[in-house]
Amino acid sequence: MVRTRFAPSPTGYLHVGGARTALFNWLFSKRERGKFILRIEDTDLERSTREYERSITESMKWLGLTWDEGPDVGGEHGPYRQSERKEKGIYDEYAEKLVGMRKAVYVVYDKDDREKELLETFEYPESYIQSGHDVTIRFKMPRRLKIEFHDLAKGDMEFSSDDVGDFIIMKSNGFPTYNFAVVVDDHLMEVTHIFRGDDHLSNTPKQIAIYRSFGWELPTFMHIPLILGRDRSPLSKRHGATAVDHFREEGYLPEGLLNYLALLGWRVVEGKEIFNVFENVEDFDTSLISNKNVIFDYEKLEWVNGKHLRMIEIENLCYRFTEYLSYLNMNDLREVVEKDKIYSMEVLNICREKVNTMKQLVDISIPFFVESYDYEERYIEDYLKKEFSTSILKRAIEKFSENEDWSVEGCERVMRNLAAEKIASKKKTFQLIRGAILGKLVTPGLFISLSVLGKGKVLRRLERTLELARSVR
RNA sequence: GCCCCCAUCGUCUAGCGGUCUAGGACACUGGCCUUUCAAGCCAGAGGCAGGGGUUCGAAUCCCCUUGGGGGCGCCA
Repeated sequence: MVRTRFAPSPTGYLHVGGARTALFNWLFSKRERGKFILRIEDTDLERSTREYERSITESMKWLGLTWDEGPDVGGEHGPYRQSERKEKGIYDEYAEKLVGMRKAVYVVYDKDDREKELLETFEYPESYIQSGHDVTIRFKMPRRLKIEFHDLAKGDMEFSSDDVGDFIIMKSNGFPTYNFAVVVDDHLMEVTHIFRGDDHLSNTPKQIAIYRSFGWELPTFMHIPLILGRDRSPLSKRHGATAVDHFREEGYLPEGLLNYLALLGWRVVEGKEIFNVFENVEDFDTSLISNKNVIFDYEKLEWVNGKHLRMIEIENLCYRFTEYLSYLNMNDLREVVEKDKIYSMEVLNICREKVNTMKQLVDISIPFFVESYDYEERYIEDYLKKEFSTSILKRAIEKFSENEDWSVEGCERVMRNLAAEKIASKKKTFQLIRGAILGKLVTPGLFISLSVLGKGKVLRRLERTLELARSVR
């Protein structure tokens, strides 16, 4: 059975690189009907926090990358936090085994100069520990050894053990180091496939050496390219936001982000760029992933997201919209949206044609939901303050009061009649009305907006705007 | 410094020795639609890092150079 894992260290938020790594592991386990494990690598006491761990798991759940085994859901191979595994003495046990096999040694350090090594010994340095000396365990890399392994992306790899050298596996504080803990855990958790960032490629020989020392079977490795910023340096805050949480806040859809992340460094099958990773699990193929570092393109991400925004079922979009509003704590607006679902769906449906993210969707749709919408400064200056504003608004109120046909065509007829009166140019007339009913100069189509708002709202808004026009002129 | 990975438009990618005057997508430019535009449609500009080989023939294979990235922690 295939078992993959994502093993973040809770020293920061889940960033897009991590999300992509998680996605590949997740996708592979799903396609192979295997299991996906979440393991928290919190062996760095200084930097790991529960808060970050919570944030990472929250982001993963939001993305929909759920796990079969992990710290919260448990599983047969727990615990799933390395700090807890350390408490159980798992790493001590295996490190001591290595010492027993003479493949690792205790290193005792000078009490006063903690950098200075006093001695190496295969015997447990009881007395030194009693007297307060720092002790670590160091893996002794065999000399002149070829370390070979196959990488799904890079092919056959060969390193010389002499280029790798010895390395510490147990710190003086009793915690394992990364290169040791991953091996022990991946083996104990029966992980079969490891998809991880390219940056771990050079670490792999160390890990292979440990696997070999224990006589453990090697998992399959695939080192995937890193995500870089515009200037080809590793993607960081400097290039813009990288946290998954940020994209959530900005109104990206999980399927949009995931689609883009999959697309990044991916061979597109038959030109199909827009797809839902959840619905195309079977298409996941490791040979589709290119092994070249890629640059994160915020603009393409937005484009991809826009496609999804316009693609999903309107009912689903409406639901997601309310979820987003509560995420932003815009609960008043959420209530309004939920009160009349039919109306809300109509509004969102015409608004989504114009935008790419949920955030933009909120901005453009707000005036449809609240009566106290604001007027754009430019609208007031260029239209309301002009001499034609009051007379056109007055005529519009008269015409719309008499209007019985509030279909899109009906509203168009009224507008065209109004423009035909030539109080101002067609464009000015239309824009004046647009701003009057929505406060903005960029909105969905005018006729359909009028139709969706309906008689009551339109008249109320025209009256309100007329009053404002009188006061500003 | 040592070890490793990578190299097609600005970006992501197709290409796996001839079908390449190198195809697609985002972005860009122009046009169309039009009541607005951040949506849609159409068109255009833009690339095989450089140098050696191999071959009848190279974007495709080999070598070197250059460039970019990674690792060499009691970080992960």
